Amino acid sequence: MPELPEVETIKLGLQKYLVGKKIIDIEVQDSKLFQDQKVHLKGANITAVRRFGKGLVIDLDNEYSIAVHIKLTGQFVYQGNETKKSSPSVKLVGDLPSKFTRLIFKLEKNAQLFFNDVRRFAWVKVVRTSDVHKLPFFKELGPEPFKDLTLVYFQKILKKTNSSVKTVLMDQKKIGGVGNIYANDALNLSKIDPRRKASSLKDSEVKKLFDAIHDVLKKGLKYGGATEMNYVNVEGNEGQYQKHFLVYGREGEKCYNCSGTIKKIRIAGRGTYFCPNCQK
DNA sequence: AGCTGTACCTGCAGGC
DNA sequence: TGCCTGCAGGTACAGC
Repeated sequence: MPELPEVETIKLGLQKYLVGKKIIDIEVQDSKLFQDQKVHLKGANITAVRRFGKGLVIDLDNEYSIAVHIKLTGQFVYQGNETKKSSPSVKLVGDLPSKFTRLIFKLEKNAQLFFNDVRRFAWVKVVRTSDVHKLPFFKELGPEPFKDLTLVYFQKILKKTNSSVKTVLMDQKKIGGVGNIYANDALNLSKIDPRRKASSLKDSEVKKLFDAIHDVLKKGLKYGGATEMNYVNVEGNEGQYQKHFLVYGREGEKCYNCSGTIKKIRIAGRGTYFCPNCQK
């Protein structure tokens, strides 16, 4: 769902439309999500948008930042003069604000940024920019692919972990940014059984998996993320990686690698798709 | 400390 | 038709 490629796609969209704009006001539709932190936002200019793992940070010019985790169903949708009138995905977004709109950022030049979240798992926190990395989620976030995740470190954490290899991939404290979809696909691409104990992987398998993680994330980025549930980009449009899933959501279908039949099981309470024929 | 299971929410698909 | 149940998966946290 929203994993590194999806959140990165959102980040790029927010950078494109928000940086340099002033926040005029915030309309709060859901006080559970956002209460009294408006005071630091009104009149502030947006200077940067950053991503750490699956978390987003919108920096302001007053030493404050807005930290956001969209969890499963959060959406940022921008509407302004630059965006075409066109059709944001009607099914997933609809007319805005919708009953799922939790916050509306009123920006200069009549632009608006809607934050929608069907399931209300997301969080939005206003903190001093210098304190962003004191928030537990960011503080404990492990190294992420394409940044500081090295093969040596990857090998080290796999070796010392007792749980399954898939669980390690999805543990944000160990590796930042990988979730269920890309974990499933990376394991298929590297032909490793997701149930394997992490510490049982041979060096050659660790290397294959390391490369596979980068390959599937890169592909996810290329297609603008995967729209499985509610994910849309800042223009309100769907990603396309769901059309290229290797195993995720493909129970009963053929493995592209060996033509075996993809099976679905549960690991640590999560849907897990793999090919028992070639993933050993 | 590290791991597992469950809660948090809500819409939706499937069964009857 | 419509109710009921289970499922979707990213944290956060309780408990072992």
